[in-house]
Amino acid sequence: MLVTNIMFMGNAAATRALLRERAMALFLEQGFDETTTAQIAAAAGVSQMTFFRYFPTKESAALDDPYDPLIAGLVAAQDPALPVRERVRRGLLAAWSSLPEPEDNAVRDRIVLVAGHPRLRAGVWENNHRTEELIVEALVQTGAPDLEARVAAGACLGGLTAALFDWAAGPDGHSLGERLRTALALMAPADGGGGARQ
Amino acid sequence: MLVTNIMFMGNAAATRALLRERAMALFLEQGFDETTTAQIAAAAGVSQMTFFRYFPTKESAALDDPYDPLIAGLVAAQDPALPVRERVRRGLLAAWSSLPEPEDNAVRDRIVLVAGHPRLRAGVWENNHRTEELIVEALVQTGAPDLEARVAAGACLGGLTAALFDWAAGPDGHSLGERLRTALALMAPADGGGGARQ
DNA sequence: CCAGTAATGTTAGTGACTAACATTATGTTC
DNA sequence: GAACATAATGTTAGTCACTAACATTACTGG
Repeated sequence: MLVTNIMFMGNAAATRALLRERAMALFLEQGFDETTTAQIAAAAGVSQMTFFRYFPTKESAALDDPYDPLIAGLVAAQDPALPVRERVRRGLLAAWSSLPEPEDNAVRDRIVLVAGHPRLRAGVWENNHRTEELIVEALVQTGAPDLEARVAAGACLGGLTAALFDWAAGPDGHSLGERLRTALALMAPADGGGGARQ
Repeated sequence: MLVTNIMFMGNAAATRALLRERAMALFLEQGFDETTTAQIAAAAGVSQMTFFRYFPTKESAALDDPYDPLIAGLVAAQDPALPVRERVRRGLLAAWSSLPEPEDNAVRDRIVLVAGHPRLRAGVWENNHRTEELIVEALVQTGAPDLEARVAAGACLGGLTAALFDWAAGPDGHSLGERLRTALALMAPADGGGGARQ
């Protein structure tokens, strides 16, 4: 073995994690466009080909959102008597609440990076599209009309993503969790938009 | 001149239009990924370099949404006394209503193509992002809170885009205009989601 | 120790996109 | 109508993301 890894774990998961870590470090240090996949591979001590075995695209090394099934499940768990959009809203709220609030800088750095680059933003939106599909599926199974479910999911995810990117653009003292909860509150059905909620 | 164009217009706008037309034809005929920029250029009788002079990316030849200023203007024109989200909703409704209903197949073909390809969808979302910026700008200038404006814009555009892609996925006898109006109606503040509006 | 499989490497290629520079068309001015 | 500026296009060479086919090394169980 040419390179004995510092943290000795020869399995694939470790290589993947190492690649992601080095990729993020390089992205943050010198920018996404200025970082080549060859550099990332070299920084991880593997060949370029190995990078593409673990990540289908360069962007995917900066993106991961494995929350889709969780969200869909929590949307499905909402009271079917509620209006469709409200079910989506509460499902997203529950999904966020069920996760630990990540206060470390790594999460923030990643969101700032992603929010600031078109191709990375596109990745988030594509992810949202998958989430939307799952939410719609969950809602339609409980009898919701297809279009209504889709519009509700699209609107809630759109509002939430806007708040996420806004948070990345400039800190205003609020945590990410507070920001997203506020955004979801703004989308409550009774809330005509008066913005009374604070 | 080596090639005398069939439709004799030597200016740049004509070349651009011709490139876009040939690109769309090829995309629809053999798929977006299967079409190379060299093919498009050849089909238009120009060099590959000329293609990139008029379109920064291959995707951009399939996308054009010049409605941003119109939308922002119509959002700004709404009654400032209305809730923020309602102003966005009505602005979008007005923007759509002010356009002629395009019933020709070319529009539908283009939307179906775009809705069916991740990279093209990403282009639409990126476009939405620009639109969102303009809407937020318009709203903030009338005193709306930044986050509320952003969430309202993101939510309305998200719901509208979901309806657009849904329309492309399968026709249900309704026109695009009807579909989008229905989607916007579903996002009305008073509408809890009962879907009573038809 | 040997076989099978997991993980990685190498090489060669395609295709989007860029940069630098050369060339042709067009319209204007004298 | 010849000189000239400018708009439009072409050529060449290159970078980089990503793929396919195939070879090679490490690890694991019998």
